Amino acid sequence: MAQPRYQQIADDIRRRIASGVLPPGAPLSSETEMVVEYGAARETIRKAIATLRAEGLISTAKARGSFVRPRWPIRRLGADRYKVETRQRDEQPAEKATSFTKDQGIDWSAYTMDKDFTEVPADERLAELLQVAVGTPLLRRHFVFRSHGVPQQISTSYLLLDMVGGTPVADPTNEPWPGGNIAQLATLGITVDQVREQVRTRMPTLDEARTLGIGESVPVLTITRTMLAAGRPVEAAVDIVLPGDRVELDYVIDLGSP
Amino acid sequence: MAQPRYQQIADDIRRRIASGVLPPGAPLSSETEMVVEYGAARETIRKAIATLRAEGLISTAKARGSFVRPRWPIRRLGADRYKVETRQRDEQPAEKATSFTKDQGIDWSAYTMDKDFTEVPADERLAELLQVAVGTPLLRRHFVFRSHGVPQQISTSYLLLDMVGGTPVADPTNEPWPGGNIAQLATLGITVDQVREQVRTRMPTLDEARTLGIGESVPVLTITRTMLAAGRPVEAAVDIVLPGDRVELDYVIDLGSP
DNA sequence: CAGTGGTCTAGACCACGCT
DNA sequence: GCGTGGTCTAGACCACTGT
Repeated sequence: MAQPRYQQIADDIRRRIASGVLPPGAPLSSETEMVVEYGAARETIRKAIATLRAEGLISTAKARGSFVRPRWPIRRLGADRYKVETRQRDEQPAEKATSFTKDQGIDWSAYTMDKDFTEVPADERLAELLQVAVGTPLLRRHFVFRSHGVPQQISTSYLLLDMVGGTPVADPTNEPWPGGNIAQLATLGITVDQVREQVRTRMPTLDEARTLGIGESVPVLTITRTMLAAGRPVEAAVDIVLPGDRVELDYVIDLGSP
Repeated sequence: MAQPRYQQIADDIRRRIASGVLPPGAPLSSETEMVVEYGAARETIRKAIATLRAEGLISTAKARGSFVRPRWPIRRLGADRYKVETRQRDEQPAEKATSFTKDQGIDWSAYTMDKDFTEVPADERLAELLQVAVGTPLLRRHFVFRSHGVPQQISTSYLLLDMVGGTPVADPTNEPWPGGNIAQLATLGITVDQVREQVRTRMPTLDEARTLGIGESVPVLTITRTMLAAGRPVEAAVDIVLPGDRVELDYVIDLGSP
């Protein structure tokens, strides 16, 4: 036994998916059919299927069957997406909006959001990110971005209540706001000049998987984002959650000796 | 059956790991022991164990037993890791090396690598990244970086053979090279002034999971990196694979209006 | 109601590590 | 040689989906 039987079977199915014999969305043979096709016990077949599911190649549905997982087009979040936000404010009509939307050839009007604005005190982590005392009142804004009904991003953003309380920024009905956070802060006279992003990956929670419309075996990218104005943190987004099968983050690092 | 038996068993073991009853490195009961302890069939026990292994909580060793996996600290790959590489070349002793290593408080001497240097013609993707014709001869360098024996990174880097053929850079015995790629290219008179990173996430292949020592359901971060000198691509790394449970990527985006 | 994937059992043989 | 985890089999019952 050079290779376990279940891996040979998984390899065979993987090959047929890669070659297009089994296109996205196509049903696999049922387990009982595979028992005959491969001449193996059902549990052996199931182990092969489990391998492929863990890789995210297929999904299984109770009482319905196993299917090749559809592949989504990649959405690129460009390194310049924030720069465009600032430039657009001065030079371009608002409808053109940010590269966040431009990348997909759509504008903000195609976006729908779930919004949830609340006031919360800063916990330890937020206090450190925003460089304020624990307990400082914050405006917590929770968003689910959708484009043409397809969920694209979950994010939870925090702003200093001192800074935005009573302003249009704190009014949920103004969302979605063309130009995003940076444009919003600009209306308050705050010029964001630096954005820091800390990128990690993990498996989604059950809720996140449902909200983003991804399988439980599709990882997510998470970003902790801090916006700085004159070296001072003015906004923190602790858990921007992006579906890992549809997103690519694009960064450019300039090394010109300063 | 509110919850499957194997999940109850997995939960029980998970709880004992979380609470410290089973500390990192501790052996679990053997499967045959668990059959008695939990009063379940061995395959049911094995499914519980498989769940925990996939989560990266435990590791199993043939003929030795199952053990609680030690947890590794998060390694931060800073936004300035490339800048440090260039600065270090001029101002610091080579032993201090890059922030890639500095972040962990270790130096290059703690690194061991698997190296594999070959010559390959550019395929379509590489040709586009490096802006050369398809078929252009490239030097392909495959690395597995380890720090104190712990796998940290798999990468495959491509350089123009025209540029590096016959130089010390093309000699595997010179690896690991303090200061990394940028220092290497500097010795050839090439000054890298821009680095582009495209970040994605996906599930690891079985091979990658084994090489990186992560569970099969621990996602990986992948980076496609391009190094540019005077606007021209000089190096491309198509698939830098990082273990998602112990890496954070840190980027800073400057918005100073140019 | 027939067919599906999900769970579970009680066996079996194997390669491998330890002592 | 004994105990370990890895693989595999041939059954069984269940909850659920589709028609």
